[in-house]
Amino acid sequence: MAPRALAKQTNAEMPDVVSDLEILIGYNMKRAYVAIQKDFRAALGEGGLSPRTFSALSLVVAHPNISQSSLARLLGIERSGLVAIIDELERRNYLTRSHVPGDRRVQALVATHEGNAAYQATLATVQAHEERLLATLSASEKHTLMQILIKIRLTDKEDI
Amino acid sequence: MAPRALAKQTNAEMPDVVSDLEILIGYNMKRAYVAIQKDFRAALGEGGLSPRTFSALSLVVAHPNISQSSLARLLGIERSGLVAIIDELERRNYLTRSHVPGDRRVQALVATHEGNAAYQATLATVQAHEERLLATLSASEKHTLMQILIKIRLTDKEDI
DNA sequence: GCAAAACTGTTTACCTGATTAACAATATGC
DNA sequence: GCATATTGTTAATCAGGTAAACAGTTTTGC
Repeated sequence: MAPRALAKQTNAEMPDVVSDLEILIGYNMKRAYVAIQKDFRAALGEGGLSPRTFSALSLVVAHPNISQSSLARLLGIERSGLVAIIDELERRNYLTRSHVPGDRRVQALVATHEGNAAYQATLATVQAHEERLLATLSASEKHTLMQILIKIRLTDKEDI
Repeated sequence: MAPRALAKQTNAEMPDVVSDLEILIGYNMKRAYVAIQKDFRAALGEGGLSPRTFSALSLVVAHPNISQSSLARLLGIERSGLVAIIDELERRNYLTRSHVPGDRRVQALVATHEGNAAYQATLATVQAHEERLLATLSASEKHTLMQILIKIRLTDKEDI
């Protein structure tokens, strides 16, 4: 009776073994992702870009004149969800929506000079944040991790 | 002139090199996490538990009589955010909030018989989903991935 | 040629998951 | 005893995302 009560107490207060969650990839992936995102935001500070806005800007810089449809597809989100992101980047004067001659539906996205500069600076900050956060990982661990993450992502048939 | 236009076209339409995002752990972690979560939900179906509700149930099963405060701490969320999750589990008759003699503030959470059974069944489904989704990974890759994820999570000093 | 189908960007309404701030009830430290 | 802390809860708010509908504009099928 006493040992049983003690065992319960130990379980509730000192969870050395937490639960089956410990061996589930999904749960641990979420926790790791939340930790990374938190550090990302801390690194970029108050007026900094959010992860998703940074990602969108990165793709616009890499693919000048990309359409919102293509960009949404690359990011894996809906067209409708991208509108607010592009609105913000336009409000910051980081990019422009410009009409393309051949097709009056699409609006080609082009990073401004200011947007390019802000992107390069932000990228440096993001890379520093990752290097700091992942300092305990060896180069080969980082490489393996990246390969695995991409493999997992591509198991989703609807992805790209 | 012509090659330049072609290059732009190629960038916008056939992104073999997507952008710097490709080499950022954070971005790839998010994409992988989204893919896993999507498959998790698909595996559990319409009336199934959400990932976070499943996690909470798992911890209650593993730690009978745990308080909501302790549970929230283990999950890494706020006490206030846990209320709705416990409400749902109570509504499903998967657990009970019971008063503990010594302290009239806390409510000890205990999984019901039905909750335990549902948990075991769900856990089996979740494990099958992970095995299927991660079939392309070797056992050692899975092990390495898990170790790395936990390492990353624990870089957050406020964690646990 | 021209009607039907498809595509683009957008708005609107909604959902999930989470946070912060406040609160009443209760316990604890000294 | 009183100040302080803790527990569970509500309410307001936010971030990020989806789905459905829409007008304007190509593209396709014939």
